[in-house]
Amino acid sequence: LTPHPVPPRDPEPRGRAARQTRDRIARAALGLFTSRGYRETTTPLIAARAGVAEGTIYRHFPSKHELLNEVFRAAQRTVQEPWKASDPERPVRERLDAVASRWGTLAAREPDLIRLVFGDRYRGLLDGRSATAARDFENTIERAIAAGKAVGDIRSGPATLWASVWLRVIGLGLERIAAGAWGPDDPAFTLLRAAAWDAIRSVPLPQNANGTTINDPASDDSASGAPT
Amino acid sequence: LTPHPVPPRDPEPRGRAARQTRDRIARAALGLFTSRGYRETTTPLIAARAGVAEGTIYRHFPSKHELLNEVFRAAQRTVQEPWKASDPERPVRERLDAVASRWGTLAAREPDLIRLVFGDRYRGLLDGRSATAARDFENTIERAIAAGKAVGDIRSGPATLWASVWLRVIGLGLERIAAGAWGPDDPAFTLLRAAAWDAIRSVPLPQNANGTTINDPASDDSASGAPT
Amino acid sequence: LTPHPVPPRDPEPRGRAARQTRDRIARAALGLFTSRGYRETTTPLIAARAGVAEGTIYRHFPSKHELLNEVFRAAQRTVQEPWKASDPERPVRERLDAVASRWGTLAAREPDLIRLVFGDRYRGLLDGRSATAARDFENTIERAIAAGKAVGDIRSGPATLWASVWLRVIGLGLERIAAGAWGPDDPAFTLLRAAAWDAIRSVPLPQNANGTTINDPASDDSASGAPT
Amino acid sequence: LTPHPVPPRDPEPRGRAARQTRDRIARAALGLFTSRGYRETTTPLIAARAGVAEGTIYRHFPSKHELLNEVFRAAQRTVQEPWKASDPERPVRERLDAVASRWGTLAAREPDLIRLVFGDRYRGLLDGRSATAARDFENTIERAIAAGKAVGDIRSGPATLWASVWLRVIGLGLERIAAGAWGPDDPAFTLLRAAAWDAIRSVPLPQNANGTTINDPASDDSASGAPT
DNA sequence: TATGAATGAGTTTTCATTCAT
DNA sequence: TATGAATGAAAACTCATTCAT
Repeated sequence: LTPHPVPPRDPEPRGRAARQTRDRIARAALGLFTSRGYRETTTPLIAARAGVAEGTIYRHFPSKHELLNEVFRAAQRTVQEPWKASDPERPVRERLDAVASRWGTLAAREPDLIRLVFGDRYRGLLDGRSATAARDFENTIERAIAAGKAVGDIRSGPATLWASVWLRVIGLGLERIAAGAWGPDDPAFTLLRAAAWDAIRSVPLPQNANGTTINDPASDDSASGAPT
Repeated sequence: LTPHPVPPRDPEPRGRAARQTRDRIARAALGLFTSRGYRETTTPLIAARAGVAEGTIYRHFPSKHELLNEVFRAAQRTVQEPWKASDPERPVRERLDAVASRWGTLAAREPDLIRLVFGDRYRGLLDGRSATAARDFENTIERAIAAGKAVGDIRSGPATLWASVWLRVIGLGLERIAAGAWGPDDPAFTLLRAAAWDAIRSVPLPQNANGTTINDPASDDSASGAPT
Repeated sequence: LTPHPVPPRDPEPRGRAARQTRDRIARAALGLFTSRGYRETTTPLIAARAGVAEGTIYRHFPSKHELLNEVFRAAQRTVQEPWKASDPERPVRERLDAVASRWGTLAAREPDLIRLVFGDRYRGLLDGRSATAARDFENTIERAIAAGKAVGDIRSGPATLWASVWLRVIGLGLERIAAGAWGPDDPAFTLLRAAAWDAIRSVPLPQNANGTTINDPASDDSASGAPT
Repeated sequence: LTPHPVPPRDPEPRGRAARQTRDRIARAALGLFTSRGYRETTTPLIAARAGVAEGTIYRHFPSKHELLNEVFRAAQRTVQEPWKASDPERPVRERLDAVASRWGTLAAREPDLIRLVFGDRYRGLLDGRSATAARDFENTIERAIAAGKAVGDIRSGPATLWASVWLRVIGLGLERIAAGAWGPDDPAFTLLRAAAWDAIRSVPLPQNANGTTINDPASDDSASGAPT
């Protein structure tokens, strides 16, 4: 009946100029969402900051909600990279610490991106795809922690819980860096990473008379931040 | 600036019935804010849940925004009580753990209240007074932690940071309890409290040959959650 | 969980003043829909004509679309009245003519109402309830025509078709009256009613020499409108 | 008024390829207007269905509104052809019936075209030229009917009215054919044409005792549809 | 001649707040 | 003191039209 197959309703712009515009909108939205919040960020505001007309937003994103989600997923992908780049052969502690360190650098360079991914307040606004992406990533970390637990590096208790704890504590530092309160190499961040690890690592049990500990052979004390 | 105090435009209701109405509105708002979020909670919704007319809200609160803040400060006060009730003479660790435990009970009884105080998402909506109240409370805990640090119980590094870390980790557990995922006495919550403490406590340094540790005389291993 | 059962989201206004406002909006909408069409009638236009603020429309009707449908159903009910009031014992022809005559009067008094019900252009905009209401009414007339056919008053062929034909022809006259081109008792309307009947009545077959007709014993010639 | 003709701002494309493009756009628009309605048909939709870019529409038509009108007038011309081709010497009844029959065929082949011309809903959107074209055509038919009336074939009353009546009734059948509910040679359409004629033809008056009728010598009984 | 990205005025709808009763 | 109808500014989104390429 339709001689030409009906193309997707709103074929997204393809050219280079178009992609630039799209990017400008995405960046503007990212900045506003993380500073004001989703609801408080209006489309006129995004358009103004991106330097485009309000209608232009809708040539590139089907809705404000989808805009948030696309921005989120892009940020999420960036955040995952350091983890993917880390060596799965190394002990958990080292992997976690290496990743956290790289995130610190990222937080200094792209604070909004970090805020979006580590901020809890957007959780309720994510669509299925985004939520799955977020959860998948947390699962990846969780699995590494579970493996660490299997070799006695991680405290007893659910690995899921320790993944959340570690992420929360690290997130705290990332926020400070993102806020400009800390530099990416701030000693406080190093301390914090140690604290995050101590929160989840297998605890040194009461010493036996002979000065050895049980069940925590890998007790990596050198990790524990510089004393005083 | 105004020599004569500005006469209140619309004196708030005083009678007992009035106070009940006010309370109903506050409770309705609390429940809705924490389940749907501030912006998603409309005044018609609050009025409906409180069983009053929309206009009535404005006889008790000057604005929706102020309503949020009053509800927040009330919740904040409730959350502070366990801390005030705790014995300042006891070591930090015990105080913190006792308070966290009481919060757990509170989270089971008044989940919304806990969500409001420990949820990050409301931060951007608080007015000066509320923000100050929140900060004051965090400072109180911070001072206790600083004191603990002075006696060697707490890890080196800024006490402010450790206060935040501890609150964040505990907050994670409170959210689970508030969500009904854990009971107030759930063993996982006990584990979590231990982890929160381990994140901020003075770390057990490498043992000497004779099995003693340096700089952490109070190392109370009993805190370290149940081993597998 | 909810102490007070959540009432319907937007309890429609109840008081007398409220009903008047609602009526003003409905009348304004009716007039605009029938003169400009649905899409061309904007909510600011309706509000202006009704003398209310735009937001007020939405306290009385959930949406513009629902407004159209409520207005339609009300009009539809009014149009049905003459039919219900007509005597089912009388022959079809008389019933139809009586109803058409009453509609003529109605068209002079409430032209917009007639336009809405008899205008085809709204069909695509009606929701299920309205469409059903419209169809039910047409069915009622159709059944009467089918009965007329059973006694030989109506032309052979599907009764549905003749109902549509009759309504269309009568609708033509109603539109002229609604437009003010004819008065309700205009002789042209009488002619038209006769024509509408002749379109559907059982036709007088070719007379034999002896003045009888074939196959159409019930040929009621007296029905055939005023000559000349 | 303008001594020198206003130079066309943007001369319409002339080449053969251009004409093809123009045609594709017109056909796409016709199909969409009649299925979705004018307002519901967006220019992106038309462009997509025509397989051209949005901007291209404006190289061939000055505006969407003008596009509708040009499409309408073209359709109107096509609809007029059968009438022009009919023999003005034949009696009205035969001409009308022949034309209606040809329209039936057209409705089966080009349903959208028929819908556009016979559908009432576009009336309000036509510009002066289109309205005049439509009226001119109706006048043509009206004149033929007036002539028929002069020779006693048509019922007393304004010829204008009978032209409208006849067109409306025939239109009903054309819509059914266009909708695919009837084939172009459906017996129901034959019945309907007879009904349309009976609505406007000079009525057989009550017979005298001797079996003759008054004032309707040309009573064309053969028109009266097939009995049951 | 055709493209398609950009525009901005206009659309429907929401909702915190006011105020006469 | 409580009500609830009315308000109007602002929100998200649409789409006919323009114009540089």
